[in-house]
Amino acid sequence: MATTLARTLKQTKPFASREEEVILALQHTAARVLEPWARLLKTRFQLTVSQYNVLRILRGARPTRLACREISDRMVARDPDVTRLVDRLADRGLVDRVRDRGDRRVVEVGITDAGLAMLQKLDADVDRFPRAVIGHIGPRRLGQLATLLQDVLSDLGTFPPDGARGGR
Amino acid sequence: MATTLARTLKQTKPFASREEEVILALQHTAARVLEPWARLLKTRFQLTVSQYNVLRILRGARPTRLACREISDRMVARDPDVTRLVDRLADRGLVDRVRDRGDRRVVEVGITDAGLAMLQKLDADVDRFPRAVIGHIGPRRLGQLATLLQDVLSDLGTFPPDGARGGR
DNA sequence: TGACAATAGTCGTTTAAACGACTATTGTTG
DNA sequence: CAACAATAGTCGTTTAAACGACTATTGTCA
Repeated sequence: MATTLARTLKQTKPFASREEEVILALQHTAARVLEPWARLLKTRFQLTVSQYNVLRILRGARPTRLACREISDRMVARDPDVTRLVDRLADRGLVDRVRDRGDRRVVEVGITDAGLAMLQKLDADVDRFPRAVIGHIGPRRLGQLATLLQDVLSDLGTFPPDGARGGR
Repeated sequence: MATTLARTLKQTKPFASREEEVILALQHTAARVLEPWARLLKTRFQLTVSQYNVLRILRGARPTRLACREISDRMVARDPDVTRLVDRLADRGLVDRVRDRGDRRVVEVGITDAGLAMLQKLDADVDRFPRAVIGHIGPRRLGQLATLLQDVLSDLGTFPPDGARGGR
């Protein structure tokens, strides 16, 4: 029944709806899972999760450079100010920027060798971390979870509802 | 299949492991789901999600007051500085604080009538929001998701693995 | 009892996130 | 081509989060 998480949170009342319970659980789980990962990135390389994700995105796009807008589109948590985020990475020499010749409005961002080297040092952890944290539940439920999350993500509703439906 | 989210993220390479895929999906889904909710809280009441959650916690505990530490324990995302968080709520008259007589170290925090009134104005949205955003997937998968998230949460691994306990 | 450790919370300071106004460049159209 | 809209990114400013050192109180035990 719905009371399991409720008890974890020491709430007296159960949830108003199953949907609310799931959203709470989603927040809770994501936060708890991300916590040790954020700590690792911070202690080892003074990186925030967003900064790390941007580096991953840029490595994944190589050798193509990406415009700030393109980076923003691929981020997990949209950042309204990619400029500053990239600024900090550029100050540390992890990425570099070049004005596009064709369209001089856009700035193409690419990961540097220093950035690649830093990511490489993290790759071993990136490999071990997920298994250590959520490996317990086993491959079967892992697969189910992947599918379900995908379902939710691909058909997110809007709020407040504006008549339009489905993912964009 | 593992490539679906990969395509969403426009990554060229698939994930190193199923676990990594799930963690990414978890982040992604939680962020996307929380986005509109955070916006609503901000625009309507200048509240952050953490602040709202604390108010919910305090309402749920009524008529018992909670120590800062107890609040921290029940929060979804642990905040290392509950004092400041409560400060801002107290400045706006949404909560109040009282030194415990028995143990004069602790400060008991309670929600005020103004805080309750604000929560009440949000209750209708709290009720509609979850359904609007993730209602599409239907009760069956909703139940599965609740169970799976609960499983993950109740058996989270540690990272880096701490040789002191359990594993080694 | 007195020294010391543990606990609860506060506060100064650094850092990053959020919001909006702003510049520069390109696209569109009468 | 001039005027205007749309797009890409930058930057100033407000706000909150993160980290650590610090005070005050209570618990422990030789």
